[in-house]
Amino acid sequence: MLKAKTKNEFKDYLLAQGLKSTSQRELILEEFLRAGSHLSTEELYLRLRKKQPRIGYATVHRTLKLFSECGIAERRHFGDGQARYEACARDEHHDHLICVDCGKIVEFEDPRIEKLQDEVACSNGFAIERHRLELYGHCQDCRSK
Amino acid sequence: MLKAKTKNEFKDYLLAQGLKSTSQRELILEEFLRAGSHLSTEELYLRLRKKQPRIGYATVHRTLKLFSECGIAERRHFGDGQARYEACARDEHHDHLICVDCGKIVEFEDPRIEKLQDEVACSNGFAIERHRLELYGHCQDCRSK
DNA sequence: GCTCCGTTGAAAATGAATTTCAATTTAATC
DNA sequence: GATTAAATTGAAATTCATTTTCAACGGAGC
Ligand SMILES: [Mn+2]
Ligand SMILES: [Mn+2]
Ligand SMILES: [Zn+2]
Ligand SMILES: [Zn+2]
Repeated sequence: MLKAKTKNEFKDYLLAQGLKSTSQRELILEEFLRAGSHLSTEELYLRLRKKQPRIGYATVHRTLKLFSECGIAERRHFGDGQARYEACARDEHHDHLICVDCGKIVEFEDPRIEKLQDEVACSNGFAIERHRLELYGHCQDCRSK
Repeated sequence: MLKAKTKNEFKDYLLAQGLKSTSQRELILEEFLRAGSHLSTEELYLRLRKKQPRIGYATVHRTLKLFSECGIAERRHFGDGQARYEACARDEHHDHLICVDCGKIVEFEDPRIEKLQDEVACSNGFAIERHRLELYGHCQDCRSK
């Protein structure tokens, strides 16, 4: 099971860093994996409070940061002023289509675009480390309304 | 002259909106056009203070917002936590290469990438309104150091 | 000059992200 | 199981860019 694997990954990371496994961290990872992707800290925090009203925002924030550091999550910004986190399958990459009406986020991957990006970077003397491609527009549903 | 044209454009916009032409607004536009692109509010503000120490940060901020509204400037975010503005030639578009070492920003345009973006969006039922493509890496200069 | 109303700049407010710190919990050691 | 050192927690404070407030000011038409 994928969740179990990720949970072990996290525990291993904590151990390796001399950090501790806590009930909060377990709970946050559990809920992070259960919830859909692209959640903000606030959104995850609110979901968690329903299960554990005493959880602190700072703890959620710090734990998401831990997830990023150990490769479980990736931090994104889609221009609405707050960071969003998504679970990331290792060694995979995708870009995003974002509906400016309803906020829907669709993921895509296009090797042709990636290749052209490398080409452009190369011809400008750059060695690419990462990139960011976001397409903003109106989704099918919103257009047919 | 391009600057003169932009200045007139701005005056026309102000007039059309029932806004006023002021010495501050003229000064800010002058300096914005003189300075290189991709400046943050803070950077422009500091430059302006050397010429007019009484200028207010809020005025610079509001005026940059006006520039955006009337199509003279475009607001960008390159992930360093502050917005940057660049003068935009009307109906032109470009994307960015950003050096993560020295902060250098190189502009590029690739119709092939743009075309593929449309294709991807289309096949996902999206009508694209705008997009954002940023390539982060190490520039030639920084690599040879 | 007079008046209306938009503008200005200092200061305050906002909001997401991050840090502080005393109390608490974990996990290693006895 | 008790002891202890060190990490963690959560509330509150802080940070930092951005945005707003508001009283004084200034531009434009009369
Ligand atoms: Mn995604
Ligand atoms: Mn540019
Ligand atoms: Zn939609
Ligand atoms: Zn460089």
